[in-house]
Amino acid sequence: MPMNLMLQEAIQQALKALFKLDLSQEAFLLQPTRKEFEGTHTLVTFTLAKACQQSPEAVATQLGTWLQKNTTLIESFHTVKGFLNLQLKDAIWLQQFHDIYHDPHFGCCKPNGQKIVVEYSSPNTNKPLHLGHLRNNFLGHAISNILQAVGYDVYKVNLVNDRGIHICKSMVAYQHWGNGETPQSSDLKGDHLVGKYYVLFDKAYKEQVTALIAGGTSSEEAAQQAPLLQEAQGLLVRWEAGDKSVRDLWHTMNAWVYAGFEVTYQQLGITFDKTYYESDTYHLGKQIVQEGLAEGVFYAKQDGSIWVDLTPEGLDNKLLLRTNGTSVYITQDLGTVALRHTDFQADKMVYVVGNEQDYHFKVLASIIHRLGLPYAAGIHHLSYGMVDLPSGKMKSREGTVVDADELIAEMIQTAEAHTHMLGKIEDFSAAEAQQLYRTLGLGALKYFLLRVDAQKRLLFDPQASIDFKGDTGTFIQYTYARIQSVLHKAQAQGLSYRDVPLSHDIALHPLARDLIVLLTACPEKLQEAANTYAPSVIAQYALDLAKGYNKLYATLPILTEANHAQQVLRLQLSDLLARTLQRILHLLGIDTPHRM
RNA sequence: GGUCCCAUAGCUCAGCUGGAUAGAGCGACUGCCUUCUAAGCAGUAGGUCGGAAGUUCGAAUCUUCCUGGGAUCACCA
Repeated sequence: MPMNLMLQEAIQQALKALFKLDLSQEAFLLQPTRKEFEGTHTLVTFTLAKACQQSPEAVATQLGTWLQKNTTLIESFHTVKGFLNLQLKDAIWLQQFHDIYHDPHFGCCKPNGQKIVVEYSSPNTNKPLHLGHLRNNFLGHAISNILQAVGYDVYKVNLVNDRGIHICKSMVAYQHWGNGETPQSSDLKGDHLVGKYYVLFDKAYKEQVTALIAGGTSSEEAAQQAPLLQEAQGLLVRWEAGDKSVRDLWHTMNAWVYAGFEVTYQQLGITFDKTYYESDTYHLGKQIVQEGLAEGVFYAKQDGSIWVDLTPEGLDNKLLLRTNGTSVYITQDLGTVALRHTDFQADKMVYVVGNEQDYHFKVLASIIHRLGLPYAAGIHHLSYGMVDLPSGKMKSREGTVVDADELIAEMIQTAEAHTHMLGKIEDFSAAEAQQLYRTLGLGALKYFLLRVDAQKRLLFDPQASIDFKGDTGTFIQYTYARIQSVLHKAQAQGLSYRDVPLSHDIALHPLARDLIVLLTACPEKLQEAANTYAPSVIAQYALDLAKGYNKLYATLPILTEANHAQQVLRLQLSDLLARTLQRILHLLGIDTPHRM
């Protein structure tokens, strides 16, 4: 049984025995003891003082005395004002450790029978992935793994935005200046090639607008009348009409982009169970809108457009169907959510989408709720903040975006340079070394983007992200590699520890106890991360584990420890810590190197 | 203008449903490799938790107002 639960039950009994109070476990607060005080658990008795009709100190002292006398848990206790600091018996902690050490499923929950669909990535097909997409992909991948770890049946889906005016712009530019260029002929990744034409379009378009304005046209009119934009719009109309030549070019260019994306996804270790294409789903949702109209949930204006009035929810009136009967963004989302529900019969649907769409998802949730659809309660928007650069916001038009492929390559190169400098892996084969650089470079990048609370904006400092010391993924990986080294040497020396029974009457060093306390928190951390959709909780936890271990490692001998029981304990601690680190880093999509 | 999000050390971030003297990392300074990987450990310096009220025995945390930053309110997606 987890320690917290054991203590809570004991405290409940104590309260009943001493004060005839029958309190639920939520009624009192059990928190970790601050470092400067002795003990691991602290009961805050201010809240109990009134009900017990005694001072907080008196309550604490009496509870402490009772617990020590009537349970086998307590070694000693200290009362400081309204805080009861409990020092538990080492034997109890050793028993706890023994239990989790031998539990192969520690921290993993049994399947809870619930299905959950996580949508993430969702790129446009007119340009390559950038830093912002990386945050999205890492978050989506990590939260999927975390949800799976706590028992959900998780399906990862991608919704590719493969149609619309943006891809038409790249197509127009390609028609004008492409000269039959292909990814092969130019030796350019497909997504970058298409992105190149998008940039070309934008540049030429701006020139046209400027020229029009110089000729006396107003800036709004110029923006609309520029021939290139007219062309792109014309292409969109022909695309929607199914014009063969337009569709062919569209297919060709999108295929280039997908091949490019695939390379990047593979680099990142990102996968999906299903990919949706907006060209297949953009017309969906109309029927739902019509049904809502028939039911009187929505209303039609004179011009034939259909709206919903969300002012009672504190939102605005929202257009659902254009005058010409075509879908808007929200119509499509109403359709795709319904499609997903029939595809997966999921209990929950999570959308990993930037916080610039907070309003959109509020509207979507409200509408689904109004319609009384069965999946109304299960929708969650995992909203995340923009990624800023030291120079400010990323702007694709100003060329200040950080390209994902370039960044990945840079991280790997830096890892390589740093590894060479340290010279610890001279005996590695070229392939092994290359693998290590990838593990380190990507680990640093993923950790850097995942450690921050998703909701907050994130400042991406290229220098800091490439740094390999301190609060970094590398630090955690290093801890793992260190442990592997210790365990290998133990094995080489013929030290067995895995199945050696742990003596329960050895004195526990505070650093070892701290580690055990940390390790036992693993299930709660996973649960918290899942409940709050927060991979950062896991990132933070991994860091705490690594720090705790490094302290112990620097202070206590392991392989040269004379006391056999202590040595076995430290080896087992090292072993479980490495396994736990590996497992939770894996949830974040971060690999663990055996050596570095 | 309405709505939503954010504000903690010079910088980047933790701080759980209110609890003890607000914590890490980077940067700065000082120690520690003849013993398990120094990508490490230990220590010093650095704070009016944006501001003001309120609730409370107790507020970085909850409420209100204000300031600053960001997003959004398209017959764009």
